[in-house]
Amino acid sequence: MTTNGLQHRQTEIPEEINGLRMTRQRQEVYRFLMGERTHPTANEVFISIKEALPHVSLATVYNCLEALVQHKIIRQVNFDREPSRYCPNLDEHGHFHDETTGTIHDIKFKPGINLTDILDLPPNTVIKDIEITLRGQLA
Amino acid sequence: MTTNGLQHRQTEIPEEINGLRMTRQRQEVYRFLMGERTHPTANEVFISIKEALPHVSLATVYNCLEALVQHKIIRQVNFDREPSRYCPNLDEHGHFHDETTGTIHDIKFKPGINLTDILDLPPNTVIKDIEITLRGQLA
DNA sequence: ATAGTAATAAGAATGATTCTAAATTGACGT
DNA sequence: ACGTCAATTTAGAATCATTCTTATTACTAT
Repeated sequence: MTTNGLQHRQTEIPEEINGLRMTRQRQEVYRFLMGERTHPTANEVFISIKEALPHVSLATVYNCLEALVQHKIIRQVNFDREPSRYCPNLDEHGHFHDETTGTIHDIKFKPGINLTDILDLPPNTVIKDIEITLRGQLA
Repeated sequence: MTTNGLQHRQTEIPEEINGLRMTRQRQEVYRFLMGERTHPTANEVFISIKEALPHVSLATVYNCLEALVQHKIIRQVNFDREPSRYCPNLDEHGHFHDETTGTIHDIKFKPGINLTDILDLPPNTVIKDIEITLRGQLA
């Protein structure tokens, strides 16, 4: 007895975000990332959304993640050359990689801090993206 | 007419740095990085030192780079998931990746700035390493 | 010199990601 | 509803930086 053609699941996701059409696959990828704050890898996303979409392929997960990143709906986070991780937090922030547990924590900047203020940039530099990653341990 | 068993080339490199025995291969890798400020990849190092060591293998270049990084003689720099690059500048600094030319510039911090001062870190955090990477264009 | 350890070489293996080609889906005008 | 065209998805192959394996070579200390 659905009242419309859309199946309504846990979270409603609009048909379009930032100009990107939210297909069923993109919705599942995005929904999972919104609920998971652990910065999952593409493979972890894949395994998880297979519950809802048993026929989804890993290539599609990569496609979806790339589309979501390109449209600034999520962020891609890289630690050294480990598999990329994905993050739905769009606020400007860094990432702390706790070596003992392997967990990743979002790191906010203290209020009033502007990253470009403290960097000695060459003149006429247009910054498109900043990434700050920290590695260490939570003693 | 060598006065000792060591061949003396362009730059003298000590037999040991930070507890790492500087083999011929490690010397060549290190010497090249010291002269090149372009943040070369392992493959670029490989191609270049082949002039001095025609029989060197790529695996050895990787081994040398890893040893040098581990002993804090050079730094490894990663941009997204591109091939790792290597940097002999040990001062705390970030990297700016100019998208138009593909070049990488070291970015110093303005004097008196302490990175951990501006980050809202969880209590009892021991930071082992910080990496700051910027992407954009030199207009 | 000899033994033991570390480093190197060559090539195979790994693994995250991207590519390719075919099939499916969706949007839109009729 | 129907057809058309573009976008998306799928499955599997391909890519490519890096790591691993094994044999050989080079050092170090006895």
